[in-house]
Amino acid sequence: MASISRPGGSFYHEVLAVVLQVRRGCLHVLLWRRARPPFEGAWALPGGPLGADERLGTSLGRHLAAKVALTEIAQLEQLETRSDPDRDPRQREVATAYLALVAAGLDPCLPADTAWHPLDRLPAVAFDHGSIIASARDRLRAKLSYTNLGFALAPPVFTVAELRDLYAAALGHPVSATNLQRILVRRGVIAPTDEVAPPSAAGGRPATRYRFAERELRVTNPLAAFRPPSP
Amino acid sequence: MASISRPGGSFYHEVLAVVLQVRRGCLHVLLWRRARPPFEGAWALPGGPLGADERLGTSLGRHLAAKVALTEIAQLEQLETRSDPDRDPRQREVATAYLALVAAGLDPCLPADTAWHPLDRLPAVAFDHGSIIASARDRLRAKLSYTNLGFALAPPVFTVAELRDLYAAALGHPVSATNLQRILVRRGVIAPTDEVAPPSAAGGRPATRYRFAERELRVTNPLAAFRPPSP
DNA sequence: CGGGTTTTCGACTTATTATCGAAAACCGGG
DNA sequence: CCCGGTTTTCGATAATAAGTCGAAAACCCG
Repeated sequence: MASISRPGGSFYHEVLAVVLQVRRGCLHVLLWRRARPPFEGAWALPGGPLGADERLGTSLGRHLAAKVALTEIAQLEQLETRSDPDRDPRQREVATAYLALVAAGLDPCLPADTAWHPLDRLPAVAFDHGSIIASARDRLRAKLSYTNLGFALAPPVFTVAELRDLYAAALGHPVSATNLQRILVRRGVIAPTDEVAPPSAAGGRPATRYRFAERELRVTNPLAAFRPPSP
Repeated sequence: MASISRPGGSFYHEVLAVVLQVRRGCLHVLLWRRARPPFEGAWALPGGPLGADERLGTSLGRHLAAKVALTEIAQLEQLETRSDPDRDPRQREVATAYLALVAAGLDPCLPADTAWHPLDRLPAVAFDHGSIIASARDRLRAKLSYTNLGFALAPPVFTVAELRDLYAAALGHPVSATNLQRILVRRGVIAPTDEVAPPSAAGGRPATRYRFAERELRVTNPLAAFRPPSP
């Protein structure tokens, strides 16, 4: 490391990823099982130490690559940095957490110690990772409603019914398909394609397939509150 | 520092504060002038090194106390952590930035090297502090419209006209007093007191004084988009 | 072809935001 | 004390957004 030329300590710095995906109608997080103390047997967020010349985002990508193919990550954004001196019983450690999203339908192959866990029935979780997961979930829920973040949870094309299930799983409450379609279309977030999905075996009208208009994060709500007296 | 028991470097970690206040109708940021290289003569955000057993928030409070009385800070929240290896030309350094807000009307006494600068006419700024300031401004603007964050910018009591000017300065565009009053009252963000403000010398109807209902951050927008089919 | 199923869409209601202008309440001066 | 000038407040209405409902569309199978 670089030498220290002024007062102040130096800190072991770790990056962590909260990788979320909707699987079988439930929001899941990617965790790996610790094989040694502390928290032996408990599950932890993937991540690892920040490298000497890395930036946080790059470092996260490097560590994450050991768990899932990076091409499967549709969205990555910094969440928050935790600094409680006691968060790791072994030593002082600062950790920066990221939120990462994987589109539904993908099923990356995982190392043996790694698995998806539903957010509403988490196993014993190591360190302060439980509260970090909660932060990530809250951030996802908030952004789903006022941005086009859904693009990162959905496959390239989908029906409104499929999208409704995705949103319901992520938001944690039932969602109206009619409203979802109307609101997202009006906001320009999703647009119909010219293809339709074949009905289920039981029949039913074939559903139009939609796609997200953009795959870059964008704020879509009015949010222009208290607008100027206009021109 | 604690010894390192696994691979990975150790990083000098700094906390920074973007202290914002509306002064004379413009959003200002608190900066201090660097007396030595690098960036000698340029202006920088207040802050300093993270202490060995401190958490980030505590550390920020300590460093900030050297610039302004902490009691003047109405709101403090973590913004983001910067990790570009080249952000400080001297050495590798990770920095976590916070957003801090000071209510209008306060005029903390400042050290000689420290001053308020309007955001729209910043002097030369050191390191990557310019882009951190921009992030802080964006965060403030977004939260002003869907939370009650305004409480941190406003004095304990105020008239609607005063509040309009505060919001206009922070948002960077004109604001309708009528809408502001109606929306914030309906959302339960502000409430009238029983006192009125004396009119100006030119006369005019005396304005009723309002106050923020809560002084804790709270999300106030509908944001419950795509609500469930209800019970 | 007819009953069963799922999606789509129009029509309506409710909620929220924006616009406008008149009324309220005060000042100073004649 | 009345009057024009000023600023704030508030009601009426328009515009936009969101939520509800149910019928029509489009498909399955036997």
